[in-house]
Amino acid sequence: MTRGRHRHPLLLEALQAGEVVVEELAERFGVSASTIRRDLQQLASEKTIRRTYGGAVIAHPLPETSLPEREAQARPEKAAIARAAIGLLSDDDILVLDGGSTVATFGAGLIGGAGRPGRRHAIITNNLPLVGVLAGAPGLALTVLGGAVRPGSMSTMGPLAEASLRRLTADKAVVSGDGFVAGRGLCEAAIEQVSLKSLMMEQAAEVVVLMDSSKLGRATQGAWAPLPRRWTLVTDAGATQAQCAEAEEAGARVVRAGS
Amino acid sequence: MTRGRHRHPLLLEALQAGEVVVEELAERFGVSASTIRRDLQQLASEKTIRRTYGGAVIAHPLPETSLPEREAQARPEKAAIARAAIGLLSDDDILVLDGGSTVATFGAGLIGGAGRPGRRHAIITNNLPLVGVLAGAPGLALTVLGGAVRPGSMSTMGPLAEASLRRLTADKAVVSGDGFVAGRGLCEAAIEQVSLKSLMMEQAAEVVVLMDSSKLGRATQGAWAPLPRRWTLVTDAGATQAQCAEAEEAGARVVRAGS
DNA sequence: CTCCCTTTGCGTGGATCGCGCAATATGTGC
DNA sequence: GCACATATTGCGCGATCCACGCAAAGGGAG
Repeated sequence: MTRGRHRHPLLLEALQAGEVVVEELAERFGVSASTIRRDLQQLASEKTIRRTYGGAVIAHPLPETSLPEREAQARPEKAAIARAAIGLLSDDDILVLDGGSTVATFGAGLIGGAGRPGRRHAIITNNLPLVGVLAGAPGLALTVLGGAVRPGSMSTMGPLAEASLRRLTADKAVVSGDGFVAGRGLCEAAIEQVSLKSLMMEQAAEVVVLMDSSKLGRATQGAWAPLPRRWTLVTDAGATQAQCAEAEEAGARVVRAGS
Repeated sequence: MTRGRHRHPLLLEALQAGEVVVEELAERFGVSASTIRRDLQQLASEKTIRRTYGGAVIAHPLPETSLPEREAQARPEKAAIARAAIGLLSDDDILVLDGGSTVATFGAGLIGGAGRPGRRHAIITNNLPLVGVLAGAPGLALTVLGGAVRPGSMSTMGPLAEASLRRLTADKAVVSGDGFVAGRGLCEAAIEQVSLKSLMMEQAAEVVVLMDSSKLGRATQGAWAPLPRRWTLVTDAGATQAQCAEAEEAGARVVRAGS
């Protein structure tokens, strides 16, 4: 049995999933409902959680894990990855850009013909925050993929997005993912994301995957997007030799940013 | 005594301040605790609020600036027009929303089931600033029309947007324009805008035009979008009798906000 | 005016909460 | 090892709150 305050962190972990009821918690931790109630009472007094009738929820539901927050979070690695990926581009490339903050950081680096002036990229993306950044930038023709808005990631997806994308092709697809495993590909939370991401890779002549080293070799989600025979992985200097070897085995040309 | 659902918006207003208890609400509205409980039960089933022991709190604490702030920020005429237009909606309407700041003000007013909770609007729009405002709002299903981004107005248009829209229909189209002249319709700067706007009106069962009185009877641009046989004009109290008569002559039902 | 629907208030049964008390487990000093 | 102080836990009790059913009052349509 978990005793005393040692139970509080576990309690919070259980609360992350959403609302939980007292009885369920009591059974899971092998204690009485009174004890759970006392724990919740204390956490509620600290404004950590909020009691409901028969249960409790997180008081501050990780305030939207907002995109600015995410960008500030792993900024150095992502910025290095973005810079390295921009170096892979050719002039006048037509690019299709995936959702996610890593790709958004990359896209923001394209402003002002970054690196070499005279570039005239065409951008096709479902990355809504990126649209606000790139709109009106000189030398960039911006096309948005329509569809249903997924609030958490601020990207579009669904049949409408795929139907639009089928009418377009690109020189390079720049995508990210929640994880990567050789033989499976990229993993995502939802099948809709995978479907659109796969189509992006199909419609582009080359595929560039931006992924920091913490995600390599990890299967954090259950929906998988297979990778093409040849692709390019841009990751950070923290990638281990084994991680790079796994990617190369899966057909990747590996670029380690900042190394 | 405030009767029926007319109490829900006031209830939400009271909830904005934080947590409130049932007894307090019952006393404030002059009804029994049972009635308050029923109201809260309904709002909770719509995920608008969350019940606590003896009270309730807002479920999604408006991550953006609050609605009154936005309305105060917008020009008074636009805010009044937006409020009046929201009053024209039915529950569960599917809405297609045009670009432009007037329509964006209207759209922002839909947050939190403004007016009457329980609404479950589906929103189809090419209005990119509005997407950032509405994303994740409870009770709203958001679909973006893809296409080329027009930086000046932050809206999408072009063949991709029209092809997407052809697959969708709506109960009401809410559009704006740079000007209006009876017999011609709405005028815009570019033919691409007109093309998409016309399609929006064709795909919707009803057409609502939001336009402040300064634009009525003025031909400021050269591209024209014809209006359907019957439509609704929502304008501000500054509209003259002649302006309203011109609109009615063109088949409009005229709503003057704030009059 | 009548009929029908909605909304409201109240009572009842069930569930939850908070608190006090006693028993047990944990930690500490000698 | 032993005794004592403290913390944690389980249980019972009264009080509060919630959900449901029922009857009455208010509005709208024909």
